[in-house]
Amino acid sequence: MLTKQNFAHARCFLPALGDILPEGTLAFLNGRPDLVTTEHAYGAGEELFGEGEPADYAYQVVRGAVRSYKLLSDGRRQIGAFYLPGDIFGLDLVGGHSSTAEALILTKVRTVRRRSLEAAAAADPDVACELWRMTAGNLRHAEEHMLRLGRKTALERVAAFLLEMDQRLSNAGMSSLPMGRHDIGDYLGLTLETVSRSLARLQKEGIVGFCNARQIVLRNRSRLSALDA
Amino acid sequence: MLTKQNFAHARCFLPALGDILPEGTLAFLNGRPDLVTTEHAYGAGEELFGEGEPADYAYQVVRGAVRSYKLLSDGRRQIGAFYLPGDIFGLDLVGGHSSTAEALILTKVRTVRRRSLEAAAAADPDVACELWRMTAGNLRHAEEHMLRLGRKTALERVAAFLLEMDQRLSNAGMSSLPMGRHDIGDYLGLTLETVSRSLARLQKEGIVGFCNARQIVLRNRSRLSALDA
DNA sequence: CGGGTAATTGAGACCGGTCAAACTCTGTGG
DNA sequence: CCACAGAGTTTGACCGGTCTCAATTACCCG
Repeated sequence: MLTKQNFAHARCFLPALGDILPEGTLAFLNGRPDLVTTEHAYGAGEELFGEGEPADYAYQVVRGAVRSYKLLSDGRRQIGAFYLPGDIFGLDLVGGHSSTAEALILTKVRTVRRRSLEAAAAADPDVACELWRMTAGNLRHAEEHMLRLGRKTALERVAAFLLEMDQRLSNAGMSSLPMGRHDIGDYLGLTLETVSRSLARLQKEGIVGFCNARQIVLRNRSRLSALDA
Repeated sequence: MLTKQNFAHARCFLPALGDILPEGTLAFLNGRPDLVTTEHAYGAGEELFGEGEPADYAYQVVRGAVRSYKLLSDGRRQIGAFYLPGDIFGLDLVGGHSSTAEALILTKVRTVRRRSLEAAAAADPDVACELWRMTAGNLRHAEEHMLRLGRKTALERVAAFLLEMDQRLSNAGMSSLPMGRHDIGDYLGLTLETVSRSLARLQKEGIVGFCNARQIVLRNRSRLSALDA
């Protein structure tokens, strides 16, 4: 999967980023020379781990992007989260991974053995607290997302998505969306057609503009926020 | 709010339970004499804490039940979780509570100061790990619920709800639902009418039976599981 | 220029929402 | 003991937002 094609595809979404992330986003793992981390690269669509597999590693995105999802038997898919550079995931404590994780584009991650994380946490309460904090942050995101999925209209969900990505992509130094309409739909609990129609409506009203399908410019963040219920 | 009426209402849903919980469900807090816990009672509908308030305490349900929810400005509500006897919640590490918590019926909870929990976690890695595990468990539940909200039909959501409650209520020694149709709807991202219609359909097909609105008997768990996608 | 994938757009169907009315249950008070 | 009140639940009719299916267009890379 790590083909030349994938690489070229990914490169255009990571312009001039190189391996340097914004200050501090890697601080948690950087500051601990006792934790052995290894880097690993995945091509677009490649699986990092599958639902149900034992959770032997924790992951941090260095560059690229990852989707985390659950499947129903008939193929319906719910993406629970997208992970961008700096994000840590895979900390499933009990009974293996609860979701599958796949690279959206060419993605580099750091991995740490769970056992060594647990050892570090046992030795240093600050590390334990930090790990807890990461999981609590993921839980907070999930609660916010449940509100979107359960109670917001299609337009409100798309508006919320654009605002979330605007924030997070700029933090990660990325300039365009790493995911397509199908992924956005599966994240928002919508079909890709509904996502496309919602975006078209936002464009018609002058709230957003398109360079191309993956480069969306927010022309009026306040009107977008107002739509987000 | 702790009126005679409320008490009578609640009592009939907690038959002969007294203050005794199934073995082990309170072990986490019981085993630590250094952690000072205080008990507190709330009447039906009473608020334990509100979204945005500082999270100074962690809570554990002793008896009764709690709903945790977020609101949109126009009143739309999404219940993220129900907490039953034994469940621990309110562990919002950063920036105050992310949801509001209210008692569904007459409810008794134990509270622990967050500061003393953190102190205990710093002193004992096992405590820290256990706290992390609780949050990870809540995250796992949230991920499962996102799948329901985003990708399941009304009937599938109701089936999943019944199976979840069947399991958890019997663990908690409770014999009937502590919440009404409106709460179920706001948990499942449906209207109360749709919940009622789905239940009626399950009854017509002989999968469930009613003693009354809050006492639902699962006559065929395997067919119910099959409906849960 | 051509091939394939992704995205857009359209028409129609359907699930769940909305609004409204009837019914049930429970506790209250005559 | 029964009538009453009020909240909660059920049921019905209709509406509308989102999905489905299908055709067209745009875009990226050969």
